[in-house]
Amino acid sequence: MSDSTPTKTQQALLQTLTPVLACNPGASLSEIAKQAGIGRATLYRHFASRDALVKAVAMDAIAAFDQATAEVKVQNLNAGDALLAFLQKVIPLGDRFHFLAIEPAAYNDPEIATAYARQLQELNAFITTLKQAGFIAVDVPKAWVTTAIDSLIWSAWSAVQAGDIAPNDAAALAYRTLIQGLGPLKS
Amino acid sequence: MSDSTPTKTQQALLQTLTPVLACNPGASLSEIAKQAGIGRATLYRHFASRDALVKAVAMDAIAAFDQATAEVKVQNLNAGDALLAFLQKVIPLGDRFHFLAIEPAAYNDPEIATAYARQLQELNAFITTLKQAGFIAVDVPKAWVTTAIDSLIWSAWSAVQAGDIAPNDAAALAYRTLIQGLGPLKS
DNA sequence: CTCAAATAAGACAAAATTGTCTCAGATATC
DNA sequence: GATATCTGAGACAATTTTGTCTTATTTGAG
Repeated sequence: MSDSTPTKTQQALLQTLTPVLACNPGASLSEIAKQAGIGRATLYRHFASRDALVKAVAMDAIAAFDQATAEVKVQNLNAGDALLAFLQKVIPLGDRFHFLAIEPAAYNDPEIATAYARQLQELNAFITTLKQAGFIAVDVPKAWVTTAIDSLIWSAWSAVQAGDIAPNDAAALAYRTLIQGLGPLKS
Repeated sequence: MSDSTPTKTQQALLQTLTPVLACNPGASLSEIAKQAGIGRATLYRHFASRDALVKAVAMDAIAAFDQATAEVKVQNLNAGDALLAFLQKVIPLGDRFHFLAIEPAAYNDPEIATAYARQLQELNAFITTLKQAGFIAVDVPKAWVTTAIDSLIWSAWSAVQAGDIAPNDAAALAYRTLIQGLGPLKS
């Protein structure tokens, strides 16, 4: 078990801290603590440094993504249903993945970069399954499918957060955009 | 004419500085200057402060977007062709709009917020046109179309930048995802 | 109610960054 | 070649942020 496994208190803190950091990654620790409603000293009690906090938030995002993926896998759904179920689970985590993408301290960390690359590889394998099952056209570059999924997750999260679309509609809209948009061409 | 109209030298500097800032918005001015290949003193000679630089980059992004929009409009294309032409022009600017979205110093500035809201309104009007012309289904919330366009522009830019897709394919893939994905449902 | 554990405000030092200024060198113009 | 203008390195001061520590207060468990 890695020493980076968060304690129960760290876990609880991450719940509050993640949205604050995701919303304004450049904020000072004073500002972050204030918006999270805790003391700066408490931050230092549980996280050795700002970098340690950023890494914990990033690793937590990765764990949440893995959890969501595992929960979909055990359902043994067909590829299309699996995509919809996957979107339903990861869209509420949309801000965390965006944070992973834009925070240099996160994507430059070797442990996080390795985990992120693994997740990307798993997503690529899943896209292969979607193509083989005919949900995604074979002529669409896999790189495009990957980046479209990532960005539509962020879109959906943002729109829900802004109150522009209902939480229940988010996954369906993203699913429709992807499957209908990148499915086999129809004449 | 606003006093924020950039000088010729500022314009040239923005060309170099924009990608650097967009790539790492939290970098120090020392780091930014170094990566842009200029001196920190030169930055201060042309921009009064870090905030002034950030605002100049943001206003430049807005001007570039307005320019792209104007160039599409004069072509008097039908709604579908206009969307494709628009994507072709704005995808190369993808990092700038992303910067606008994630940089608090940018979106908290009233002048930039006003300009951005105007652009969003224009995009909304364009989406209405797309719906009326049957390119986008009327049942799709306008908010979803807007956010999908924004995020797919960023996706396309990222994928081109990473060398994952060819620059020529980017707009077509984004167009296909949007129009086929959000067009009227087919049975 | 008592006591142990946790928290947070604030003080402090160190480090990092911003902003100002000078001046030698580079560049552009005539 | 001379001169004006621009640039960038570096020094310096001010400000901000990080990280450490102490202590009073709060919270939670028994």
